[in-house]
Amino acid sequence: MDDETAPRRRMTAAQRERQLLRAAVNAFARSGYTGTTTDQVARIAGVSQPYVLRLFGSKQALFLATYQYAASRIQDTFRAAAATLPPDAEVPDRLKALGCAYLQLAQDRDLLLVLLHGFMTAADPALGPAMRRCMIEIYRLVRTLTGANAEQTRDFAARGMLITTLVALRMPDHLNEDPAAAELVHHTLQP
Amino acid sequence: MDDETAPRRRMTAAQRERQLLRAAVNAFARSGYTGTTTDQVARIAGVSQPYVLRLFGSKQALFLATYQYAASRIQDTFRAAAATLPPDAEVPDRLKALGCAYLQLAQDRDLLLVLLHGFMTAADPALGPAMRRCMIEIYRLVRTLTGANAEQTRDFAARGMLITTLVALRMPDHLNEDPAAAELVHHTLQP
DNA sequence: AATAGTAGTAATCGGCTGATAACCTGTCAA
DNA sequence: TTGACAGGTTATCAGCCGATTACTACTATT
Repeated sequence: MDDETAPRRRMTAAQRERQLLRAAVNAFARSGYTGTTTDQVARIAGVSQPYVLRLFGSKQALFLATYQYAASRIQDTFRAAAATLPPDAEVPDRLKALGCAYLQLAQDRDLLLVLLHGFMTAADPALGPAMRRCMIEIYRLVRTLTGANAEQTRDFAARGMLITTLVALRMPDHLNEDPAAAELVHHTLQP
Repeated sequence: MDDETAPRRRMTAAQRERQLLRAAVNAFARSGYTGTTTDQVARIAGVSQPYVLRLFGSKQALFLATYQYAASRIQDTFRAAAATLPPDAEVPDRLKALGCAYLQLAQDRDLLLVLLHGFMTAADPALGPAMRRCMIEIYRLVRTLTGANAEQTRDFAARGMLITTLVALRMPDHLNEDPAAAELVHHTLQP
């Protein structure tokens, strides 16, 4: 699973960092914070393990950067979806547009899972505040972009967390295991 | 955080297993599967690390047993809540009763977090099927106990996942950090 | 009292993992 | 061409962690 396009060339540090962030999203999404090694991230990007630590300082800092990268991409997606709407669109239509955008994100799987894995580290005092801040930031962004009230936004967030959970469970890939699974997935990953 | 009441006595294997499961719920809830060591679990219960492995076979088997123990306790809670209702209770009232029961579970924090940490391991082929089966089992139980249709049960599950997420984020303990946090928590951890 | 089985520990180990240090190498300005 | 800096690597380590082995100690039956 090599991310590189050109055959192993030198890059600027900034380019390499972005490439490593993409690699880290993939790795952390699969195995979480403690379950992922810096060497796994390095191999995906095609660099040596010590270089990853040199660029980011520590595994914790790498995870934090990865998490914030993922959060930014999700926020960008919401903003882009809101931008396609006419200025006089109603709240329900706005919520629906953002919901569809989130469902498309769910097909990548990695971005959402990095976020959720981040949430699971909130017991760590060094990570918790950043995780909470991010969740709240997204909540506020949705409210701002849609004009929804607290209840509507809460329901939107709830649906979002269920989608994320089903993605984490790989439920869409195992619909045949149980009819109830197909039912739940069908009613959740739809308009 | 010692679980033992009597001053270090011998127990039957069955007693010790139950005690270790409670200890494991606490440990895994905090740090997840890969982030928790078998030694941490052993220390909480006041036994040696090799003994934990002898009783459960492997760390993976311990986690699986812990996960299923937590899932059973959650199912028991739902069943108990449904049992308090009059036989002719309406679907919305039934859903509300189960929702309140889940909110009370959320005060323990550990049971819900073990479940969520379990979901995050679903990428592992050895664990994924069990995790999916459990989620579906709870979904089906809620539907059976309440008589709700697919949409209602989906909304119940969605709300449940948001509650679980906020608990994972330790959001109720940090309401002062942001007014939006207080707003979201208030609207989510209420009737 | 002997014996047998069950509860539990001490000692140890191989492999992994994050981190550090020291060194190499491509590129570009003067 | 010669620096000199930025982009990398190799080598290495200390500590941890799951697992195994071999041993000890309590308890109950006969």
